[in-house]
Amino acid sequence: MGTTQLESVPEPKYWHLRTVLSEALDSEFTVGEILPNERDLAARFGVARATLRQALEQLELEGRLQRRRGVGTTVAPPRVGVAVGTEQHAWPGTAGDDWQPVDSTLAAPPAAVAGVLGTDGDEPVHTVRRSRMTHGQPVAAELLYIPSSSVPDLSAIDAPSGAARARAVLRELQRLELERQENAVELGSARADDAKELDRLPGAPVLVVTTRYVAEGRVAALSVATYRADTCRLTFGDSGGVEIHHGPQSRAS
Amino acid sequence: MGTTQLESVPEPKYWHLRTVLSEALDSEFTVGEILPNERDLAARFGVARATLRQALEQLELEGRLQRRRGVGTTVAPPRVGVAVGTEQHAWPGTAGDDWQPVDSTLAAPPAAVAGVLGTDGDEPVHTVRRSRMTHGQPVAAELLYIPSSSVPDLSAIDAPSGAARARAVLRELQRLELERQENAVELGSARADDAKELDRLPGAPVLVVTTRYVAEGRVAALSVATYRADTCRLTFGDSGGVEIHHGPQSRAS
DNA sequence: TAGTGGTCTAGACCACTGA
DNA sequence: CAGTGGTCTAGACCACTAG
Repeated sequence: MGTTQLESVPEPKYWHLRTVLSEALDSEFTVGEILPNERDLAARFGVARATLRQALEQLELEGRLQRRRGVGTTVAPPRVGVAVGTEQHAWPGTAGDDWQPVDSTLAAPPAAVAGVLGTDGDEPVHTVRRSRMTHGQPVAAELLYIPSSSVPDLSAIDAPSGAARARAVLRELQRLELERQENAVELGSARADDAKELDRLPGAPVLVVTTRYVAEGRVAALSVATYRADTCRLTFGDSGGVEIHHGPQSRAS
Repeated sequence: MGTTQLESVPEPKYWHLRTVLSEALDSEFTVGEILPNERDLAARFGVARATLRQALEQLELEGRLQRRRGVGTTVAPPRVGVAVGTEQHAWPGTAGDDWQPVDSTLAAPPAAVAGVLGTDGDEPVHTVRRSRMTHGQPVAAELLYIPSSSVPDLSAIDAPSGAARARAVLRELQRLELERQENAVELGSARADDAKELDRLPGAPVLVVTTRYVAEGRVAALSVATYRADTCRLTFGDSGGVEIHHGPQSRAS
């Protein structure tokens, strides 16, 4: 990466910088390589550190870079494809999924959740926390809301809380016959608890996947899963393919 | 919104500010209402404008605020749900979709696209530009790549380019029998051309939906659609529901 | 303890909008 | 034109990591 000068164009400096760095990443860096620190980079490009950081933030948002406080900035590997909404007619907790139950409680849900579930706002529902791992890295944190009416025979559980209780709730859920599931994806920022579980700072960009599990004509469970937006590509439907990765821009032509 | 003091907590100021503003939005503002300008807000909370802006950026990312240069900051309406990957076995351009053909050319695609299509990097493919409108607002910009082999009878077209040509390409595509489509969603930032079409600044966060259309055992078309992440909630599968909107936090309990 | 990225400040000027 | 958000600077200090 040379000490290229920034021309005076009507384009913002940070945006031009992003492009220059992006091309440098394609041609002169390999995955996992450590970039020079922000102060050096800023000096090399003749901009303030804040401006340089704006460019790095863009590239991090695009999944090209990974930054860790106290460590440095490294070139990120291509995003990992994670299947969402496959296993079309299977409940969460089905054998073979890569979700891991963490905890479970019985408490009144947020008002918005109660609205979707069609329960009274004060009525407690089972809340199961799960986390999803891929290649040893945490990629998603989930909150599953299950009204008591969906798991009527749960009264005789032995575990009062914790992962064991979570597994018990999921096991009970399987007894219902799932009709269909409805998914929605939107951009969000990680709340403190999710951020901790995803090994990110609060406010990190996440893809929020909301899933309504419908059984017996009503919403039997509601899942709100937050995926790390920097490292994940969510795949829907059939196979898990569609590998559009960055690379030298249109070498063709 | 009072002139609440920020306590000295180990929490970043901008994050705390985000929370305070978020709650104020829930309780004291209505959709479309204009917030005080950034300099006033910063003064009111006793922080630098840059810090206040960090908080506003978070809220904009979450779809709570809308900011326009020269105008001001307004309270954003709830995100609009847009169906993606429905019409399970239908080609793009099917009657009734809300996509609008803009242009079409025949040119060599980016290397990554050629890789997915399985064409030679130098082989030109049909590139159709479309834009999607909802409620009079642009929500997505799309580039559709269609190898000539998918539309073999297109030689005798009358329109050399433009929307008419785009429609002709899409019409020809319908003759193939679609087997399935594969979708992937990831976070990206709008390139200059997409940003213009989406009425946003370059670098704005977008949800990139990549769709592989499979027919006759091979990829017959590839779509790369960028949706405005601030205003859109993408829905997959069956109905277009799942309305989890913000609101006064857990009034329940 | 030295070095990293993360936060924060107090300015300045620019680009755009609408009256 | 005045007022808005967008960009940029040159500093400072903090939180975290690793040797």
